[in-house]
Amino acid sequence: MSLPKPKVTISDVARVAGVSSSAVSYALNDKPGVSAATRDKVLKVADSLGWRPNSAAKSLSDASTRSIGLVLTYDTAVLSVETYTMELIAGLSSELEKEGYSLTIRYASSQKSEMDVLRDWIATGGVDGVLLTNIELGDPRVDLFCDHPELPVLLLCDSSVAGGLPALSDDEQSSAHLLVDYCHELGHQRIARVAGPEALSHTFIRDNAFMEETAELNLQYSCLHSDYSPDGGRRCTDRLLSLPNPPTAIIYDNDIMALSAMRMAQELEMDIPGELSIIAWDDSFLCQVNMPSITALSRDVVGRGRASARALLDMIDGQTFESTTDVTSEIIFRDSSGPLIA
Amino acid sequence: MSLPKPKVTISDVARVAGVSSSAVSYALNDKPGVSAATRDKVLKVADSLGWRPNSAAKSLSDASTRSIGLVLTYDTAVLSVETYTMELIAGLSSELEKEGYSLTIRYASSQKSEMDVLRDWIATGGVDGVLLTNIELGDPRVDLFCDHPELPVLLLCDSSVAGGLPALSDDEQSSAHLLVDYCHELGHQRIARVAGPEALSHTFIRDNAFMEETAELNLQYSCLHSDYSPDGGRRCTDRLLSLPNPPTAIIYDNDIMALSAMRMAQELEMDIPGELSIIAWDDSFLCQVNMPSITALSRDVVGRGRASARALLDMIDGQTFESTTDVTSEIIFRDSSGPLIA
DNA sequence: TTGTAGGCGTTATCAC
DNA sequence: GTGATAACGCCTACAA
Repeated sequence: MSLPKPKVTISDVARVAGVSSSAVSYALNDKPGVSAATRDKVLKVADSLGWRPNSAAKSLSDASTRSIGLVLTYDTAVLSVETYTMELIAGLSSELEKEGYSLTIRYASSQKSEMDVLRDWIATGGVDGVLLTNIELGDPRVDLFCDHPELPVLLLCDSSVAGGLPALSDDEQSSAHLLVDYCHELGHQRIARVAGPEALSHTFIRDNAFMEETAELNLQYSCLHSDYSPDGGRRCTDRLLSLPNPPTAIIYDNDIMALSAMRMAQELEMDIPGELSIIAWDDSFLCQVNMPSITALSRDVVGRGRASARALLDMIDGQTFESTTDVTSEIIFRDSSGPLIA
Repeated sequence: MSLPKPKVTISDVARVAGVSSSAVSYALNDKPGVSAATRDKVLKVADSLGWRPNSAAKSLSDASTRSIGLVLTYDTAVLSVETYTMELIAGLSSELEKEGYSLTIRYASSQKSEMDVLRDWIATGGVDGVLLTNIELGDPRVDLFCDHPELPVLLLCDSSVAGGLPALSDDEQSSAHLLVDYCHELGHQRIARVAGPEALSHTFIRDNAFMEETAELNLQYSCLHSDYSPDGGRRCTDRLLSLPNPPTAIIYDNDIMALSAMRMAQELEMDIPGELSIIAWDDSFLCQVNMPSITALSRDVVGRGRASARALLDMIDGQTFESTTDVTSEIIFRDSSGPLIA
């Protein structure tokens, strides 16, 4: 139980080593301008004194914080059931760790307060880069960052809505086609979709892709928008099943809604998948472990987080980033989907 | 699309307002030493120029970062299924937001690298406070912070293992008793528990509490330790059910293991809860939505996160924190538990 | 009430 | 190769 140690600074090291503070700085940063002997001595002294760079001083001096920012906007209840954000954080932080970067998280309860946080980061250099998710159509954050190219930003959204900003896209297009084609191959003629909020850009992208592909294949297609919640999923499923000619396959924009639909179907004693195929966009432990297990489109969200961090680090490093599209989505075939049993 | 604005500093404000920089500082921080007229002018100018305090400079000057630190240690796969960490983060960040604090997250892939991060925070003041979770018996982090009282820390663990450091405890003791008593009331004579890793301090606390209470009530009790994973849960369940006199009620230390046990029981076509009661320690959407739904001990993890943030903020503010114990746990009675049907 | 000066710890630019 | 010195932006004695 030693005493609270006073912080040891570069000038302490300089004094003990008997050299100037600039010599110490050079030695510590492995830069030329210092002899090998001096460097060795400095390193030894720094180590014995337990010197660590002071991040605030470094930030002030070189205007970098060695951290990237993420704003959490969903309310706390949604964050608890959705694993997406946690996976993203896990991927981000694990990649950042390799460079000694940290992830700075801020919670914002409204769009306005999120904008405040972002403006603050831009104005003060509170972070070296920012990751933006859940981009909406006409999202003010896009305009904000278009106006401030000095702060690296990466959007997780389709490049068509990124306003020219760097974006890491999912190939929602092909994924939608993949799912529609799969239903078609199973022989389904009437398929439906319970989508996420209409304001979200990826919902919009998916909407278009589904309409396109179903038209192409001459399938009957209906789509209802909901809010990713269990209740929302139920309500939409109820409406769809009440149609005169109900769909025989329903695709849900998240696992939660798919699961609640599954519950409902079981309560109605429907045969899954004999009477109805249920498919989730976004795989999770939930889909895997449910009985019957739920067919799902799987994306590597953790990997996406890693790639995002990598891209941001590169941009901070001065490299220009070209928007890319992930094509790793695949359907995990499980028990909730199959051909109709007439 | 304006030009990248140069950062506006306090001296810019001073120049435009025609006063000294210290006057600006006083005015901006609402401190005495400046006339009302000057203050008004300064505030107006600062606002029109869009001045924001530079966090690095402020940190350097007053040795505070307005952020608290959290190290993520589980591997990314576990973080994806467990909602505990996400709930904690949601609670923490939402409470911190009220004071304009941010949450600094670091990922550490080993205990050694976690210690490095913590030592770094201590040595450089990279954060104003630290939250420690998943405390183990003889955890080196406890010793580290005992040696460094200068950095506020809060442990989420039983105060008996906190080494005198501030701790926010769950009342594991009463929770364990609650669960055992419940099983007893249902008429179960042989109960078992599939616990988490033995090294974790809260596992240890629970182990003792269970042994105590089951002895008290003269119940047969067996306990196996596992790793919170689906596979681990299965293996332990299998072993328990293979005993000559298998338990008729099993309590699992997390929802994941309880769920995998449920799957297994269903595959064996066991009657749940007629032949076996399954209970989870830690509620989640999983427990709620499963069929049959799973009886679970529910804790308010988001609230715990909030309380942690509040406590840390108070400590940073100089207040002394007395360790407290949460007593909000309650059993959510669902379909997976009930009396034996002989 | 106001302005000046020095410090926080680091990096970078100069002379030497 | 080395060591002063200024700069980063803010805060706070202290002096005017």
